[in-house]
Amino acid sequence: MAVTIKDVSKDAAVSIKTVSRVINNEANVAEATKKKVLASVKKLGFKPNKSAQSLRSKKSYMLALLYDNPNKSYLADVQSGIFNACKNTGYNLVIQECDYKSNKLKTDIIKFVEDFKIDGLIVTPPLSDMEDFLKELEDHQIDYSVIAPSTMNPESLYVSSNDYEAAYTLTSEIIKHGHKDIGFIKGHPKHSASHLRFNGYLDAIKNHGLKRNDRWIKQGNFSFKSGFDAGVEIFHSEKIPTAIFASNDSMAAGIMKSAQMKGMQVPQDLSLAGFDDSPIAHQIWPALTTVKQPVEKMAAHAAKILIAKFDGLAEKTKSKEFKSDLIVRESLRSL
Amino acid sequence: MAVTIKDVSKDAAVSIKTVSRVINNEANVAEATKKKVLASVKKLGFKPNKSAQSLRSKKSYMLALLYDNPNKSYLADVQSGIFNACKNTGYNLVIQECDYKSNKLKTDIIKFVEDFKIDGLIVTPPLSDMEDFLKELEDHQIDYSVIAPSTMNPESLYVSSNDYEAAYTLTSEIIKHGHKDIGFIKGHPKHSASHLRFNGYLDAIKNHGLKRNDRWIKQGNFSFKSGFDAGVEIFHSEKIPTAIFASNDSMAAGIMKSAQMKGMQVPQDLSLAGFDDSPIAHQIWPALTTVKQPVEKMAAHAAKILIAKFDGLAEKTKSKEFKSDLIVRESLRSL
DNA sequence: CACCCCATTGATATCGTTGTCAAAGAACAT
DNA sequence: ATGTTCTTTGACAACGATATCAATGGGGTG
Repeated sequence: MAVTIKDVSKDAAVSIKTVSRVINNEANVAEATKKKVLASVKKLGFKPNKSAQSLRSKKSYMLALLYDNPNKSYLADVQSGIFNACKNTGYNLVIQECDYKSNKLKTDIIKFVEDFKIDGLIVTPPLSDMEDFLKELEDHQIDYSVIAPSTMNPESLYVSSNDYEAAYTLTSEIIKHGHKDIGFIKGHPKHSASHLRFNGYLDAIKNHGLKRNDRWIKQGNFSFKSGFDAGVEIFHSEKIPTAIFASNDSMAAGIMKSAQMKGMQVPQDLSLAGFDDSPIAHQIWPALTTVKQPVEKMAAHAAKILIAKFDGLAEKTKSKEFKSDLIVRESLRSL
Repeated sequence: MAVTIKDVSKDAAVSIKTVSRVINNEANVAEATKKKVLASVKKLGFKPNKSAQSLRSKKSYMLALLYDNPNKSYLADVQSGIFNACKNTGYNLVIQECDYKSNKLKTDIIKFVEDFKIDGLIVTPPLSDMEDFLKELEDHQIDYSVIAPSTMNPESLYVSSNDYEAAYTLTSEIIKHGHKDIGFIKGHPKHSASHLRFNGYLDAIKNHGLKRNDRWIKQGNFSFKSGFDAGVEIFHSEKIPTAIFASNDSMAAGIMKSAQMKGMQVPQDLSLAGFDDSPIAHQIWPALTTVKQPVEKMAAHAAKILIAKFDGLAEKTKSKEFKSDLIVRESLRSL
């Protein structure tokens, strides 16, 4: 039989309620008592029974990850980060796929949270950009933390990345390599990251005295195919850019495919850059110049701030912006 | 306040124990009573409280996925399949990364299962190939279900795929395209799938009257880099094969990279085939000829048979072999 | 008809925690 | 010394299910 709170209370010669106070970090426990109890806990190897805690306290100790994202690699990183953050906290994760276009989204999620008594949500793009959805959560007093929100409400819990600066830096790097004709493939219009990256690109172009050419700016949706299609369109015109910056790696790979099918060589005939440093970035030849976001760390932090809030430690762990790294690889050449 | 078993018992005018019997599918409940109770359950929208069930019955309703696999896409598919299978069963999934080389593996996992009161494990390669590990689980009476085990013990719960036949078929397809000099890159030696695929290749070669050439057979480990390295080695020799079959897509992509760096064109100078139909297979140009396994379905089934066992429905859901599909794409050309 | 058996049902204890509330004692003000 | 407040502690109920075990009643048997 496992060790229970009763065993600890006997060993420490206090009431079970006092043990409960100690393991829950409640106030008003004398320092000496606390020490004594912790010693017994350690000695007996006591671990609170989650089910009993959950039953009595009406908490499920469950977080849910909400996503509607076709990118497995991103999702895997996010999950992995959250699982790591959950380790040893007593919290656990369930994954919930959503359809951000569904008009039942709000009610479905609220029902889900209530049915499973989910303690808190971690929201990923593009759901993180739907302000009315987040508002709804707040109205129902559902705790959540957002990965890459479109607006950073200082009241709310979120982690963000410096998409704008990273895109600016990457574009500047391309320019430094001597390129003047630089195309751009936009990401999914519903993702705020798409706009941030696009604006970073535009501002870099402008600040370096280059001209914007809208025939080389295409709308994509983060998918390989949308990149491929954009490439086909661009390469169809008489004058083509010397470099293309795609808002993510999948689309960059798509462009590379369409370029190679046209008989063009990367980077000899065309330089390419992506974004995200997903596995494909270094599994194609030439490997993609890209930007690496610390997705796993970001996701871990998103979970941490949520858990910190539950544990009353909100002061110690706060919303945060993460920096991305520029990774220059063979797909970018100097003119 | 949520509906409890008490509310149902009042509504149906029976004792709470009888309601409990009905929702747990216990024997010896009169048909009429059962009907009455189910009607009340439905009417009130009753959902048993997991924590209370768990506390009293000492079950956690938690499955754990054990993995030690660097392939995010595979892992994502497996997870997704299991999550789907868990839906509406009351079971949930936690993910546990392991180190299959660790000598503490066995004790760590057993401690993990006991600490978290995990009801059952789902074991993926290469852990699924470690018979002593599985034996240890059995000794500790830990329920588990295996994805792609090396030996299919009819007593145990498993899902398998027809790796051997699929590799045989794919190799035959390459031969049908007129190739006689076909290289092979082996997978991770600890994965039984590696050997099955290799044997399928060997037998196809032999049965079609071709000669085995060991200089074109290289050991890999499923990673992109190992494929790349194997390619470098093979292309270093004076005579090179007209086609190479790599045990997975990542390695095939690696070979493609090394070929292209050598100035060779795929498929003009070299045909290529992979295995798994991972995202990279169609995100490179030319797209890879490969074999698609229903990984998600397999994982879902692995979860289903485990849950069926817990729910006493073992008869209805059994171990099963899944068939793979051959996918012919541009990387394979006729000679 | 008396008896026993088996299927069905229910009263109540129980799982291991936290919540409530009150008691005890220390600290401080009057 | 007395009253007041605050800190610390504990006794006991409660969370919502399942387990135990006994009660009930219908059907079969001799």
